[in-house]
Amino acid sequence: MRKINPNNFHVATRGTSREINRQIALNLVRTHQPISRADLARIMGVRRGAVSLIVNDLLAEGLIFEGATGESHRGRKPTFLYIDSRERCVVAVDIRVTRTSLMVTDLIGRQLVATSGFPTDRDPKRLVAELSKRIKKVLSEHKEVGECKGVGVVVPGMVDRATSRVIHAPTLGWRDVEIRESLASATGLPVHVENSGKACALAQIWAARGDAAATGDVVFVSVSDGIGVGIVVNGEILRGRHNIAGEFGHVPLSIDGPRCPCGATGCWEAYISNLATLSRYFGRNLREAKPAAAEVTTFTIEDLIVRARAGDAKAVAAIEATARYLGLGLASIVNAVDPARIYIGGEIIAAWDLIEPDVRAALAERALSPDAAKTEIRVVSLEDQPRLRGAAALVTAPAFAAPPIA
Amino acid sequence: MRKINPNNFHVATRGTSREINRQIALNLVRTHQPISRADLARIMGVRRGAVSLIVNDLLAEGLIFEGATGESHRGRKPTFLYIDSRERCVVAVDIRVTRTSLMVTDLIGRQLVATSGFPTDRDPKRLVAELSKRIKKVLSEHKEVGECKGVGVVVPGMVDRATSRVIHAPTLGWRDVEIRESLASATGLPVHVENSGKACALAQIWAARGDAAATGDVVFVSVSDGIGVGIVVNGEILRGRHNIAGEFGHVPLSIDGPRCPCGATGCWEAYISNLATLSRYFGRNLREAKPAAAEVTTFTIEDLIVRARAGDAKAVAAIEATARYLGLGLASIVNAVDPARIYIGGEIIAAWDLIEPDVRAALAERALSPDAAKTEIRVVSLEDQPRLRGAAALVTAPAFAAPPIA
DNA sequence: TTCATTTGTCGTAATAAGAGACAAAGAACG
DNA sequence: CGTTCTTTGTCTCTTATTACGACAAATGAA
Repeated sequence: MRKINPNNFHVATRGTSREINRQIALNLVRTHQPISRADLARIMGVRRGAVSLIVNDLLAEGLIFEGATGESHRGRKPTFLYIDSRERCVVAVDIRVTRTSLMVTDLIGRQLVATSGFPTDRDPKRLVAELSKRIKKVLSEHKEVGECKGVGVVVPGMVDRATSRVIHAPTLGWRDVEIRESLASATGLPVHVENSGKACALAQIWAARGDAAATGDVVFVSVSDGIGVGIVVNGEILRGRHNIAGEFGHVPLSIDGPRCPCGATGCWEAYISNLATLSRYFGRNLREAKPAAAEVTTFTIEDLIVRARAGDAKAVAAIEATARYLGLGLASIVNAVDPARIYIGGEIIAAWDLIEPDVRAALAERALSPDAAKTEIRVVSLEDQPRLRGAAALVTAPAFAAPPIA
Repeated sequence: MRKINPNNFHVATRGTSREINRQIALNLVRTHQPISRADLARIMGVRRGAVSLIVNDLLAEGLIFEGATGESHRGRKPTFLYIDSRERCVVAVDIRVTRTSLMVTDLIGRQLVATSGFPTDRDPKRLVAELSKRIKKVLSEHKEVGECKGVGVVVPGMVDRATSRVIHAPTLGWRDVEIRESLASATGLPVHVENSGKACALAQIWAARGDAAATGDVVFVSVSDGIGVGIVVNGEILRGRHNIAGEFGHVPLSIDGPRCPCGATGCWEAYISNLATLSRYFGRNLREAKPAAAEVTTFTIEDLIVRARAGDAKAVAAIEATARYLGLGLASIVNAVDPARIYIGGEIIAAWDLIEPDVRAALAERALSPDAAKTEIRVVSLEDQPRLRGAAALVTAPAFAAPPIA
């Protein structure tokens, strides 16, 4: 039951119904391809004639194409329709603290070229220069991917919706940094910039096929250097007034808790970020500028998990503590948003088999109802590259979005 | 940019555009009445002819009516249109721990009969019996209000969306209580039941006229016996999977903090509920079953505020502490949801002039960006009866809601 | 070969928006 | 007092799109 905003509404014009049905058909081709006109008509519950008109439009625009004729046990064989991803591609970019990754996908997010990467230069100008060089290189070396329709860039920080400037990316040390314009002019391509948590959530809802829960209210929690959270409400990313909604990483577990890079104390992030877990293992605060043993500076979460699996009691304890805090924070998300499903990504989930019971127990401890405590949790492994898939979705998703109505 | 759910979409039919424009016109009549057909056409950006067709439909259905002809400086005088609230009304019911209130409004939420109330009987059966008696009485004693179109009931607890059963209302001690069916059959009227926080939020977005920010992303925080929070995203109440979204009252400030009635520890509610503030003043936990002085049991927040204004240092300290915790919790809401505006209601806001600086300072302390720290906060006084207006909106709002599209 | 079935297209009807003409009502003005 | 101009609300015609049914083409089964 949505209220119509009397100050900003969209009157239906002659073409509105068509536009709605066009987008529905396009989405169904995307999720059901290969699919025939007749099947589309059946799924949509409209006449084949109506579908034919829409399909002809989509064909004329080059959004879909007719492929092979399908098999049928009797009667005329159907001609299959597909999203037209031939000769066109998208470049996805993931900027992280230490490394920037790059992937080329087709228009429905399927990877076309092996992921590559390079060390992140924290100077924005140099980073953009390096990035545009790499983008041009990969596109010229792989002519077969066709025309690039745009670049999606994911950053670990807040992004202004109107200008796409990076307002604040703590781990990179960026404040009010401009990258969209410069990357766009350097590459000559349209560029979209988005926060990594939101992009990960985007990747999940656009990846979902035939999964009803995956399109409704969903939350993605990325546990890494920082905590990125993307919230989806009614199939739409929750942005809020300043496009910074979803920062559950800085909702406190204890306001008297450990200091967080954001400046506050006791943020969830300060308990479960990779650095926090490692600090727990080494028994001191790794953020403080004390001289640390070489082991400490190069030691990663993956190493910690290896030790835990090998029976290192201190490693197990550190991971279990993180598991508990992870669950307690998830309880806040469950109580506040009550999503149908929570996705969790990040290095720590390589140890999901070890931590799941503790996470669920902690979640149940604070969840307000038994049903809420049973909220589905799905692990997204690093190999699924949710950030890069989200970056690609920044470019590909708008063509499939619902038109703004009423 | 909303994703179309491929498993649950709404194909546009011949009548869809009409339905959309009909709802827009109806909403504009509601927010702009009195208004002429010509003005409607101007606001909607369509021809007067199209508006006339829609208006004729709405007239035929009795949703609007033609009133007096208006004045114009030159040219033909317009005939004004109004929402037709003649001879029809809505009963709004607010069930709280100690008292149940009852109000009669017209179809756009304007109060028709003085609010009445009675002590809440915590036995659901007896409460429903008393309530239906009162509803029948007020409707028969005020024949002028016309036909009752429905009853909206607001409860301080979680409500199941499908069955309208009250899953859990801690302060009332209710678990899985049925009241909609029994009240509906006792009164012969349609009954809607909703959580009080959500209803308060609903009241704000439906009360708003000509205020763009009030229809977007908005949060209502009600500070009372418990903390009720209602979140509005895109003009729609955020419900989540189990209709329990918005329970920020049980997001922790400190997981090691005071025990909360919900069973967990350190919930926001445990810091800023009226009982928490009073406990702070009396220097002990009022929830514990220790024998308390008569003064303690009858002492209210209003009394505390009086003492604070009179210069009682302990009272000032108790209120200021609550102010700080209130602001810290608001920061969680701001970081998680980033609303355009936060409404605050409850007894404590009678001292808003005393606490606002502390609230804002605490909010700024944890807000992630300067803009977020400046999030607009509006106080809603008890006299505005947000709960009851929300209860009325439960019945009146559906007629004005946007049709489900795509 | 015949028949049933399925696909995709075509033609007609129904519905609603887009555009503009027009009558009615009334103020301004000579 | 009559003329002119403006504004409102209705009406007609056109165009676009869905709704419905018929039909040809394709194809396997009897």
